[in-house]
Amino acid sequence: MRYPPEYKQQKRQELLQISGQLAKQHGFAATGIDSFMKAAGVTSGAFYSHFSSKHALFKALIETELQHSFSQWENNPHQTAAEWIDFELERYLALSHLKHADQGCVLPALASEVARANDDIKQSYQQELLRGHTLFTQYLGCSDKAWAMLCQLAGTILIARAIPDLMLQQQILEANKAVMRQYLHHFSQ
Amino acid sequence: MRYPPEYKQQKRQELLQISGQLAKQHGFAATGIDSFMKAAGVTSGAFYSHFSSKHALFKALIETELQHSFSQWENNPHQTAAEWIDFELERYLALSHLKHADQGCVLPALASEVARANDDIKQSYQQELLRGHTLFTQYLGCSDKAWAMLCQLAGTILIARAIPDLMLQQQILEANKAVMRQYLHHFSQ
DNA sequence: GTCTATACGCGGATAGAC
DNA sequence: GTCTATCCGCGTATAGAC
Repeated sequence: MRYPPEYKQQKRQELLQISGQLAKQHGFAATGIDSFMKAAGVTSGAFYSHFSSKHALFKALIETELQHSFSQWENNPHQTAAEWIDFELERYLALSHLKHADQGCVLPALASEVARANDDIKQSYQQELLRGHTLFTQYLGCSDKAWAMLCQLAGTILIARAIPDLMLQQQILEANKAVMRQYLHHFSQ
Repeated sequence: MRYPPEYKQQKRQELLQISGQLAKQHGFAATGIDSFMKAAGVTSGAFYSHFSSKHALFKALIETELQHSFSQWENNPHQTAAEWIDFELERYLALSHLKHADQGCVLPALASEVARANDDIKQSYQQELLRGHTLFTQYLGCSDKAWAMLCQLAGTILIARAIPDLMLQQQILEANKAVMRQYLHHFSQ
């Protein structure tokens, strides 16, 4: 069987997408290459024609996942700061985000693993995160508020996702929405 | 060799403390029982006379680690809300907290693993976390603010710990301190 | 590019001696 | 209660056929 020249790049993107879902759901280190490739419909032997090691997969995965999160922020249809913020709070701090980690933001799911990775991967993480921070700063008009909102959003999902009671999960989400709305609207210029 | 009756309980506490440090530093799932016991000066065979399984260790570890975090909050010497908050912001959002995960709060390090654990462990997590929330509510005078502060504190360490650049780490910490101070002081009653 | 087969080490858990 | 020895499965990575 022959393979067209662009096939490899497409397959790589597909492997990254599926691996990202599994890693966010079950953890990257806890998931074997065999599981990643099985979910993509190939065997573990085929993995190494796309990535040099599991480490290389993690680096590429963090980059694409962060870019994907920021692209969703860029697709926020609202222009005014207040509307942009409210839309983002409702979208990010949703029960569905707690339940479907595989479809959610990479930060609450895998940032703790990035913190334990080597400098190579941390550099990629920092580079992409700074792009997200720039985007937030444009709408919030303030670098500090952008960092604070980023951290609080990720922290809320991190804390609430491990809560077993659905009502309490919702309470934590709503509490953070209320506080962030009050702060960001009150101190907006 | 004989063992006094209280020896087992003391040894269990020692195992929990050392295992907690290793788990926070390298991840719980990523660390083997052999490594946990080696750090405590015993062999892996001795593990099962203290815990029925690795799962049981995780449950006990989450409980004691959360209790330890809250005991530090209880030891905050200040009484007025403003001073209590400032003290906690400086203590929690410190560079040393980023660098020494093994000595730090369990939430930024292991909450993502709790989210992937079974309901048994999540129940323990929720129970202890609610005690911490009650404590915060006493000083902030508001349940919503307590949840928001908890989530933002943990999220800041989570995000900043994976940043390789020291200056940027400090910037993120200071940004969150400034925003939280402004909000909590302004809206305090 | 993908497959099967395999080398090699690590991890969780158990058995039996002291 | 702790030790050594061991079973068995999983994980990373490689080799060679198609």
